[in-house]
Amino acid sequence: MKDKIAIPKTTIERLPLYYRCLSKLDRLDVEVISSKELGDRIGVPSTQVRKDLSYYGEFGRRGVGYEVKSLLRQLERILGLDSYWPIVLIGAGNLGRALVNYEGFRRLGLEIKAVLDTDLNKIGNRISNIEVESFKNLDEIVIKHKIQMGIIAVPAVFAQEVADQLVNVGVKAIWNFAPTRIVIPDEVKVKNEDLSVGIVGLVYHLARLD
Amino acid sequence: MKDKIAIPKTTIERLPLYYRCLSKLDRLDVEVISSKELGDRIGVPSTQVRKDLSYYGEFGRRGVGYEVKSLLRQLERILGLDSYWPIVLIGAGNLGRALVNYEGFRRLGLEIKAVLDTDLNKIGNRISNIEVESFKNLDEIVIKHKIQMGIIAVPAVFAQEVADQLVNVGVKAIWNFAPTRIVIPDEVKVKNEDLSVGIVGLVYHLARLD
DNA sequence: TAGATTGTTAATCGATTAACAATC
DNA sequence: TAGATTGTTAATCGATTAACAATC
Repeated sequence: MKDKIAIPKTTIERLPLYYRCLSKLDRLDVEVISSKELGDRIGVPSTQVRKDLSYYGEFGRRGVGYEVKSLLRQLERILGLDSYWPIVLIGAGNLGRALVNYEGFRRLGLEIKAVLDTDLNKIGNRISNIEVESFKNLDEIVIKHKIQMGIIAVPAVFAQEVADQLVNVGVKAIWNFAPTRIVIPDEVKVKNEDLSVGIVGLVYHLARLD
Repeated sequence: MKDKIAIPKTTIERLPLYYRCLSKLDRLDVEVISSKELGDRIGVPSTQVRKDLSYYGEFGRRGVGYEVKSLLRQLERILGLDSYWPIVLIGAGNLGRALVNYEGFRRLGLEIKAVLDTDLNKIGNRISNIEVESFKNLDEIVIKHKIQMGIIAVPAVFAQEVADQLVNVGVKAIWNFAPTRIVIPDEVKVKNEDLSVGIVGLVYHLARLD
């Protein structure tokens, strides 16, 4: 096991892919898998799989491969999915509703505990089994549920204001879906999930097809 | 202007960020901007801005900077946003509805022309001003609107089947929101927008906070 | 002219991959 | 043992950044 050597960002980004693939293999009762097979399913070479995992320990058996259940547990620990991370979502619009019901989250053991909005027409509505509450109650809700992660799903113009408030009440990680850059202290982690960036990449490709 | 040298993937991913930033500057009537100022707003060094743009031409004036309107037009052309790219969306669930109404698209001049689903309860419903049609009509809809791009917003188990059909009818770019890898011929471009990957990165960070 | 800023080269940095000894 | 596959080193590849001549 290596230590003190910086782990490449790209490695960290691949870990959830390994995790998801192994979950699926486990559900199919596959017991052992080689770095070659695992890599093929994800679209990376076997050396990359081995190198990525080697940053965290030695999880395989030479001449054999990786035991699916055991590697899955290791990745769960590495990714932090063995702990409980309640989430607050700001914005009860279409996107907010979609995220509450997103199948990918439950699979990871992640749960949106509260949905907040400023729109009086939305407060009190139910999304799935969660009642939309007033954004004014952010502080007490974050304390009550011991929340450290917030999702911003509001129009771009409000995103910075919401981000500031989240930081104020002590949230440590923000997932921002508004198509705008938010400015945040360094100690808070932000992931900008900007959907327009993705589609522009596809258009770029289409525009160059012939 | 360079030619024949491969343009880094990372450069292409930054182009939409420049585009968006310049749109905003233009709306604010800013006329000229330096690579330094532009970079600061996006969070990259000025050298990176200049290098990225240099792959496509010489757009600035030494000692002065970049003329916002002119650079914006150049980027529009480079990204292919000066053409018309009608889109078909498969899946009229929460996520599909969110995408139809996503503010980022219209800004880019992109438009979802048709929404399809297999669920009889959803066919005939309206999302914004689009009527949900049967997935069985995919072929004729793609031909009618000359569609080259498809968005998959269905549950993971159906994603591959939908992708196959999209390829069959001649779609050339696919944006996949289902949390699963889809297998597609090389000549069709796929962008996997896997939301679980993003949130796992944040959890990874939270789990290492202290 | 003096100050500012581009476009580009070359150096640096970081990530991927080939190769192979270790070992099941 | 022979065959398979890991974990790791070293080589390669690709992206970022520092430095600076060109020039507005």
